[in-house]
Amino acid sequence: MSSTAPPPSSLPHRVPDLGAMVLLIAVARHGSLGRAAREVGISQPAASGRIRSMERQLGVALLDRSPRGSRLTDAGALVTDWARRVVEAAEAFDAGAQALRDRRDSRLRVAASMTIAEYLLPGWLIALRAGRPGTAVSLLAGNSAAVALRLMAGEADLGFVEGLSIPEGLDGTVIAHDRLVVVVAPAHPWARRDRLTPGELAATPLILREHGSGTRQVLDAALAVHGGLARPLLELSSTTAVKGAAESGAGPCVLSELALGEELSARRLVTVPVAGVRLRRQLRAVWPAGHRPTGPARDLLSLTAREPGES
Amino acid sequence: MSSTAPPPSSLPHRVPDLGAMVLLIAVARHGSLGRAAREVGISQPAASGRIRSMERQLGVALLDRSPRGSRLTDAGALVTDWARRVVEAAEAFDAGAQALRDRRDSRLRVAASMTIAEYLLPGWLIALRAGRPGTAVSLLAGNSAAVALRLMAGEADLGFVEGLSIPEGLDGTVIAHDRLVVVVAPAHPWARRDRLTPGELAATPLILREHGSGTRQVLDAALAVHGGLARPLLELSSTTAVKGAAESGAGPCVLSELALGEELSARRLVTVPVAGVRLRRQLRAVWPAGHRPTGPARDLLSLTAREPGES
DNA sequence: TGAGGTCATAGGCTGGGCTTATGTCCAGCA
DNA sequence: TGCTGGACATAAGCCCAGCCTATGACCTCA
Repeated sequence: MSSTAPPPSSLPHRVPDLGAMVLLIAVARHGSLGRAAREVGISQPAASGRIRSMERQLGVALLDRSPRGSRLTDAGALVTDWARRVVEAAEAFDAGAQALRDRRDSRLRVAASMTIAEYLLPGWLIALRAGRPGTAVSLLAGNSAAVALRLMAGEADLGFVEGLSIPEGLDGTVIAHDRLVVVVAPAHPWARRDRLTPGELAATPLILREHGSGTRQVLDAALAVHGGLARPLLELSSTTAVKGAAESGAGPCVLSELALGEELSARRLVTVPVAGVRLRRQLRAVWPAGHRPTGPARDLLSLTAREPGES
Repeated sequence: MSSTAPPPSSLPHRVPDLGAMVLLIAVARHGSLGRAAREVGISQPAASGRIRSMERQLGVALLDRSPRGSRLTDAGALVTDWARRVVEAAEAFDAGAQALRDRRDSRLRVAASMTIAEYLLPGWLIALRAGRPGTAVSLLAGNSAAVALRLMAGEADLGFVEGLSIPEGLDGTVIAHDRLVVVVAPAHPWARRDRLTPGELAATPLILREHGSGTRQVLDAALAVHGGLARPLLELSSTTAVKGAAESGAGPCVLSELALGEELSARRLVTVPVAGVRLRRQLRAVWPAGHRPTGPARDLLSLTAREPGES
């Protein structure tokens, strides 16, 4: 989604579907088309054909077939690993969607801020599912006030918020930190800067999320000390839109570190350090004061709890 | 792929296909089903039906339809962002696969080590495509020696290797560092350790990639000073298999930081610092001595080149 | 040489997803 | 008030991708 290009031969036509990727991964694991077919619940000829058509589509041989089984070619190994990344993203999607579906009456009802629901929660749910398979989780996403409300009303068992303080009436614990970072396209002059002064940041129009987002609040608070609020160059409604605008060189933007994995390692965006501004915010698990989480809520909490040796 | 579970109702059945995700993202961008349909090249009723069936599948309303257009619901916004992650992974897949396909005769022929080809290159190619749309890239993955060979033989224009030194006959520049980290499942005793001594690491059987992998070499070299080579508990052939084994509690493993994004933030795995061991390795771009890259090779190189303000 | 594993090929069926044509609703404008 | 245009929904029909079963070819090992 880095461009608004009208896709002549669009992505889905150039990429095998999820089923094919899952199948390929299964073949890699089992070393056999037939066994992989059984695992994913299709017949051996179907698997054979499916892999074959994937090879045609990609123009690369993926498997060395032999009468004793099938092994990945070098290219196949690479493709399989890329496929795994796609499948992992799909699993996160599934975990999140599943939590979203079970609107009420689930055993564990979680209320979380947007950023946490978006970036962290699906991973936690996958982990939770691995450890406690049966647990049904429902998810409600909203801002800190909404999360607090749900908890106080007994409509959620565990909450996650980002921000500077714990909402009234709740107890909580810090589970992680999130850093806001200033990023620009590699071609932007700031990409060469050793560091920025807070004054410069406050004086420069930035690409931002719309007013009211958590990111925006933290940024405003941090800059208040140094010459006023952040000045918007563009106000966009989704994180991805912000990234896209920054990538295409529209200007600098400020985003949560959590949102920037791929873009940074591909150097589609680069970070610009800012001297002496506190752009860290705490991510907290919260619950009604006095009611320490128990049962599945405790399980989830312990999954997320920060421990000494941190990355 | 974190488990070997036999999928009763498998992932692809629970997750919409790529086309649907792309469509949803387009709807989010345009605020209109019809316009989104046009963008992805299908008819308006097809788009309508497709989104509807996605809502049925997920059990969540994604769109607020009105006679003046469609806006995402809150749940829809979340789902769209998760979908974007899947689509981004698919784009990386596509970029990699495309490079793999154009075996010979491409304008820019890249030879890269496995780790770089797997984790970094697709992102670079997406960025390159954004900046220099027409560039056809071909990719050849292999170990350092193979990369050197290709470059010397004139069969590749630019190479990427990981390791301690530049192969004979090549010039190069460091473009990034890769840290190897020791990770364990959160339940593992080491997860509580403040830090490990190198001796402990050398004395403990680890889950490792098979002999000959770059990761393995660096680890062996680092541990050689402290009581010998790494001792394998399991030797597995893919990074993901190693992660899976570690997650399920089989033991500690050592992996490149690049391979561990999701697992760490979800705390499915946690890192264990090791005192006084040099587990950094350099990632380098290389080319035949004296032949500085030009043209598209230079473009790609400048995309990857490290600059002062690093994250 | 036969048994048991592998993968490939062939033929026939089914259904999901597409298109076109049409209906309904709403807003804005005369 | 009634017309127009844009939005989405519904209906009917078509088509092809992908599946299954059945079978064949090949290799290995006893």
